[in-house]
Amino acid sequence: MTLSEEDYIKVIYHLGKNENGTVSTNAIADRMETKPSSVTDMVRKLSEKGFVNYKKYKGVSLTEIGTKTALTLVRKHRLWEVFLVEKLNFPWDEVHEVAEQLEHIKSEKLVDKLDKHLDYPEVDPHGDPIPSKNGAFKKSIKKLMNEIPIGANGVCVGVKDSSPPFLKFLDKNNIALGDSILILDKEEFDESLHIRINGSDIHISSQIASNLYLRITE
Amino acid sequence: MTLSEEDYIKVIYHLGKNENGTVSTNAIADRMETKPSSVTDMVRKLSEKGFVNYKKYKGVSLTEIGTKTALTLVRKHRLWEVFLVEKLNFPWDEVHEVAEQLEHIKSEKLVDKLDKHLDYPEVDPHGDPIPSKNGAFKKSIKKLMNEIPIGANGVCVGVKDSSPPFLKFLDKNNIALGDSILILDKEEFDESLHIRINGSDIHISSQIASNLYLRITE
DNA sequence: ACAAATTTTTAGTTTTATCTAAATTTTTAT
DNA sequence: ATAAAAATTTAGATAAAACTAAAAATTTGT
Repeated sequence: MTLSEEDYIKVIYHLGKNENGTVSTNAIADRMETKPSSVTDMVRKLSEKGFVNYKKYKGVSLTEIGTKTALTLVRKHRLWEVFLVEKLNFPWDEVHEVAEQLEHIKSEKLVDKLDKHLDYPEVDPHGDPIPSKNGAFKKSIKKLMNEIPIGANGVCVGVKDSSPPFLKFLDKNNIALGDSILILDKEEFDESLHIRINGSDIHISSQIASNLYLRITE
Repeated sequence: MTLSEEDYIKVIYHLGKNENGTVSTNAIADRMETKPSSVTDMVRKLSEKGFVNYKKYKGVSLTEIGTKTALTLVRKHRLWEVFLVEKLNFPWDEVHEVAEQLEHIKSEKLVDKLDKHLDYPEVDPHGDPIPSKNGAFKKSIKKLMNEIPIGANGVCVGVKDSSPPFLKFLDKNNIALGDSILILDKEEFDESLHIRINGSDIHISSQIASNLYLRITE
């Protein structure tokens, strides 16, 4: 199997965003199911082309242009996922593989028109944010939550990235993101969560609750 | 540039459908902007894999499975072109290059769902027919025209494949395929065509007329 | 701080695609 | 029918990607 520069850039992006942005040769090799020596070769090439910063034995990180390239790929991937689910009625859990191919189609105009066709979505079907054309993400959920004014006993609930089970749960209960959610019984949080959404009470299992961000006034 | 098996199969299909189906090494090389010796190598490979019949010095033709593969590619290409024009509002003359990439996406389910989403179109934006899933074309325009009953002085007009200028002309004059067209002055056919469409008279230049199929009662 | 373990790079090999140039086969023209 | 021209294949060269095994650098544990 022959891996493309874009495949490498994407992996470096995804591995790098957890830490300080520097990724090891072996980590890349493991993720891509290739050999470290092959990674060294490719990383040299990417460095010569200006996509990564590379110092021997010291790992790789994306340059500004490398990051831009990665974000464009993420944007394309997630827009295509929205298309597959919303327009073609694919199930959520089947879109990744196809989007993995579609993201490599080269046409800026196509992406712009797709974005418009989908009415400029901000998240993909898994709840992950879609970077804007210039590579900016919407503020993260955590940041947004911190900006919402909540009262003395207030609670703010957000949904973590990549939580299909919880999104399915919301869907089933006719709850859309942005609805006001009030936690009634904070005490029982370990087992289940008793909350009031849109005026009706619902119990949430702790497993699903683990997919939530909570911000509670001190 | 590294050419794929699919690229070769497509070219053999398109070159072969004019003649008896057998295509020469040089014709392929010319079309693909590669060298005849490279074609020989690839054709051997395709032959081993069962996509083509190949006898040294005697040219290549597609096997049944090769033809099926080619038709699937044509189907995908044309469906994507419909999508680009009808859903994303691309201009007709810009879709080919993008469809050339999209046709290589591998997912049978995607093609089925795209077909449904587009409401099972029978022609692409250039008027070329879209093969069905099992590889069958609708009857050709010529065949259809021969089945239409026309009177003593009747004329039947069809649009040839790949004639964007004429389609643009039709569009501009609010003429849809299937409208009845009556040729008034057959005599002047060499320079321009004087026809009556939907009750109003129109002159067609001979250049545009060259994109028409005509069937005139003897 | 240092030896052992781990990680990463280097050197050289293999595989694959494509090319050039020469050899072979087929076609064309008289 | 045969010589010349054209088309096609073969043989060998080049380039790129990925591998194996050995060498070098870094990190870890005491």
